[in-house]
Amino acid sequence: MNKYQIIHDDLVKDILAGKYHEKMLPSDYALMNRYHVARETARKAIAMLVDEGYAMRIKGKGTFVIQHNRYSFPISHVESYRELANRLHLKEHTQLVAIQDAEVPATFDSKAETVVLATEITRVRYLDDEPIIIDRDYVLKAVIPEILALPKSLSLFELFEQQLGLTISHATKTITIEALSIQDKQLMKLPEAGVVVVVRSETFLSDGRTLSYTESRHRADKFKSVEFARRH
Amino acid sequence: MNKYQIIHDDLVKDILAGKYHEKMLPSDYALMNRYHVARETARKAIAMLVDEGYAMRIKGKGTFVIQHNRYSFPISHVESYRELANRLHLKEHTQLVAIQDAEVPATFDSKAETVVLATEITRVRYLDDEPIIIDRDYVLKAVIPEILALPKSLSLFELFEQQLGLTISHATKTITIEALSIQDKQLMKLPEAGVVVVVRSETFLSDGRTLSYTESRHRADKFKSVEFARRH
DNA sequence: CTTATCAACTTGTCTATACATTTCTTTAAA
DNA sequence: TTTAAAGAAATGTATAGACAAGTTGATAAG
Repeated sequence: MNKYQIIHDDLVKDILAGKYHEKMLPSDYALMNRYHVARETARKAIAMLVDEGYAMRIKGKGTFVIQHNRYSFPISHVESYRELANRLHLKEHTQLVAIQDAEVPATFDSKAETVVLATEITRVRYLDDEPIIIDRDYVLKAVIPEILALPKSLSLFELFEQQLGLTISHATKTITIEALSIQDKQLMKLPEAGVVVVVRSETFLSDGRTLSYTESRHRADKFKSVEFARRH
Repeated sequence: MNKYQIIHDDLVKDILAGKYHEKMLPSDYALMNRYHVARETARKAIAMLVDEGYAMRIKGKGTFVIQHNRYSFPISHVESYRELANRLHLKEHTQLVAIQDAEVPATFDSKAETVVLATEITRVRYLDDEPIIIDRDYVLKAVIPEILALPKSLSLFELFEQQLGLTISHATKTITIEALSIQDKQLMKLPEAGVVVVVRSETFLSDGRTLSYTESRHRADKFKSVEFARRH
């Protein structure tokens, strides 16, 4: 592993363990001595912390930990449902509703003139035995011609990355509020009319190709998104 | 201005102008020659682009522009309503509903044992003459003892930064869906029952103090959030 | 014609150094 | 006692160079 990555990971571990609660993080020079690295290497590690929202640097003063309430539902990085449930220690299970070939609906900002072929996977996500989320993935056949089996212990992302050697780079997400569809009511066992929170995303590979489109329909009363934002 | 900042701004301008549409951005060495700077300086400029989601670097290949649809409602950085409306060229105006002293409600994750005194500012935001957002700011009296006048041409953020010399560092945001309150119906002229999208945020200064809490209540049918997320 | 190798170009990591700027404390002068 | 200057410590910016590693295309060998 890289030197700055090691330093970064050490610091994150200590931050999460509360070692720097309300205190200053080691200065550039302190890290230089502790790890016997050049200053730029130490700075790179700290720059990552700042980037992730763990820390804040103030010129002339030092580097300080930013206290987070990281218990809620963060959506500001690419993370799958399963990874998320795992991290928050929620009891989760998934019900496969359907898996079939389909075209990507025009709902996904498609400037595409031609139809895009994909494998459509519809799943219902349960948290604490309540149906909370309907996930519908469109995995492009241009990238993954066929999905042989849905893994029990891996998320789709992890499957693609670990088994198929693909590298996921980034995603764009939009959040809107829409009226409940008939299928929403059925799958989430909601009797009355109402709304769902729809998170639509497009996931990209490192080579720029689109890997998949996903539509996540969340029960509105269970939805909470948390994010961290920096000024400028 | 810094060298890497200049290079960065030049590149952003060119990207937005479409000069690198589907093409490779200048390599490290190309920027070195063009601007007569060291490689690390050029890399810093590009690192900023990557950080902002403008570009993607692939080892051995080059740096590539990420195509964005940046027309929607981005919430992934600290930006005020007015700055936003301006950027998207929307016709906007604001109606001041009330400004008074108040305590910060417990809704804002307050682990605070004592009451926190603040100036409460309630405003209704109109886009294209429709009331879309109710903003309620709680500006802490510990930081700003008194708000003398609400500026017509500046946002609250800009006022604090430019007039009072404060530096805003970051914010945390949560998005939830809640039932319409009576005041929601009145101020947004909504006759029926329904839901609003509530964005609650806490804004921090560079010295770590909390500057303000804000509750933004958005008309659900007009709400759209767009964000960019990177994997790992 | 096919294959293997090499060279050129790219990004990634790391070092060592220099000077600027901000903050805070200590010391010395008035 | 108050004020001013000096110094130490921290982050910010910038340079020059080195080597590693991935990608691509040209070239040479078979």
